[in-house]
Amino acid sequence: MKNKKHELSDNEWAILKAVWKSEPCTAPCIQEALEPDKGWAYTTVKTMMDRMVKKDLLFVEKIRNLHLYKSAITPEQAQKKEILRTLKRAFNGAVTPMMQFLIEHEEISEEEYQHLGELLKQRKLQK
Amino acid sequence: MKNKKHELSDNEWAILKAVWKSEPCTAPCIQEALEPDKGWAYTTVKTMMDRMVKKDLLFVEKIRNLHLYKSAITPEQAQKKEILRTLKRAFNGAVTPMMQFLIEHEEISEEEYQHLGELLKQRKLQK
DNA sequence: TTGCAAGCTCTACAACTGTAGAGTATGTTA
DNA sequence: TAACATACTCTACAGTTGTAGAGCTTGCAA
Repeated sequence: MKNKKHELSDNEWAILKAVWKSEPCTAPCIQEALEPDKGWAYTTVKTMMDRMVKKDLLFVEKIRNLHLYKSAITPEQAQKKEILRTLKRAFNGAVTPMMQFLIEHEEISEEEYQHLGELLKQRKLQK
Repeated sequence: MKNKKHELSDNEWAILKAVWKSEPCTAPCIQEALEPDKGWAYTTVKTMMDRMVKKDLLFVEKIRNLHLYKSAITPEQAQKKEILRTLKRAFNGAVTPMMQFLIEHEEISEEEYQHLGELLKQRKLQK
């Protein structure tokens, strides 16, 4: 099962976030970290993590009788994946309309506008 | 089954897009419209559309022996939903980092930068 | 009135996802 | 060495999604 088009589910995001925070890590450790938020049983977490290994979202390495997990994608890659999906699905792949939607529909503070304006300017200069 | 947290799948997006284009419409009409792109059998489309009715994504109205479908959400609502999901999952709900990611990672032409700059300026003035 | 086309209903099945119990292996400690 | 804690494996089951066949209904044309 290749990394390809598998989209991350909410739960997979949750697990990846926890893994990024403390990799390399074990399933019990992730279970513990997510316990307050999710209340998942150990086997639930383990099952999901093993499935994520099959999907090339995590790596495992067996050390003695321990399974050590690491992420197989970076937060940036995951973010990119997520953004591309939204871009493609909801905006037919067009960046500007998506940005426009964000600008028009989301709450953005004055300083943030400032900041974004700066960013745009910088990028324009780099061209 | 309430409209609530059901996330739209790729196929649901495809159907919604087709419905928006020609609503009110019948299942055969949607099937035909998507045929070149998807190649789905009539029953496939019908099944999906009926499931979407259950999820409050579409409405049906029976006229004689015809089922007329209409969308139950607007493109804007669907876009918003999709954006919020990405925002929440991948950026912990923070708009600016998401915008920043878009600015930094996606190809944006000079004119588009110009346009976005204008938009930001306008919004700032409205504050 | 008979048969066809168009549209609908029912049913099914496999893959994936969420969730986890029961049981097994192993390293540690009394 | 017996008991215990820790971590792992196997199995399962229900719900959702993707996909569609087989067969039924009905209006219309011959």
